[in-house]
Amino acid sequence: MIRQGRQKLRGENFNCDYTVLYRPSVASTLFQACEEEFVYNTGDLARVQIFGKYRDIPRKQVAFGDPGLSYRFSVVEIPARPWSPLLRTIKDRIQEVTGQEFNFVLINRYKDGLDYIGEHRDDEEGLVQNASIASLSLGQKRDFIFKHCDARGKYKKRVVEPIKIELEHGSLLMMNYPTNRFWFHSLPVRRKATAAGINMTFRKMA
DNA sequence: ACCCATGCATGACT
DNA sequence: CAGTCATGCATGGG
Repeated sequence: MIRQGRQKLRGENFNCDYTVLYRPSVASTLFQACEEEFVYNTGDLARVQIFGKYRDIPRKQVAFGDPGLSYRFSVVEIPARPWSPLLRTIKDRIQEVTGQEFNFVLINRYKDGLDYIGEHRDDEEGLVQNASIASLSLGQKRDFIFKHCDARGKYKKRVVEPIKIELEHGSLLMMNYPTNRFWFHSLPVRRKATAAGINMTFRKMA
């Protein structure tokens, strides 16, 4: 498990950079502002269709971005809301630090350790293929797990060790090309995590 | 991008 | 200490 403050993480088709972007006092201020500002999607926008059934996702979600952008998964189209001053501030900081531009952010809120996201790749259409995804975490720290696509499922092609990272309050994880093509990631249930956490993934859409 | 049943792993207890 | 049991968590199939 990666727990240190600053890491270049490299592996087979794996390239991520982890750093603490905001010190705890600043991160807490941002977290509080997010809690006051964000209104999360409900109803059809908070459901997915899997094996023919509609389910509520086990977390809250909302997206912001440049005008006209939207984000589709399952059968649901999530429209981007316009950038707020708070989000522009955060986006500007991340762009400054990384030297990359983003035009969309998907925000997930996990109310406690029972909220989660299952294994997936960020491989929707519309994402610029080789652009990095910037993942900012605020609030409750959570484990984040990468699994190689060849090492999943009942009939694994081969053994590849998973890569586990603890996403701290105020941390930034850069997921660089081609990580997302070869590795699935998830934020698994952690019963001992009792507080809420927010994760923002800044992306570049075509 | 989920849920559920199942089974393995871990740890408390005695 | 080792066996039993309860719980947590990963896994695979729908």
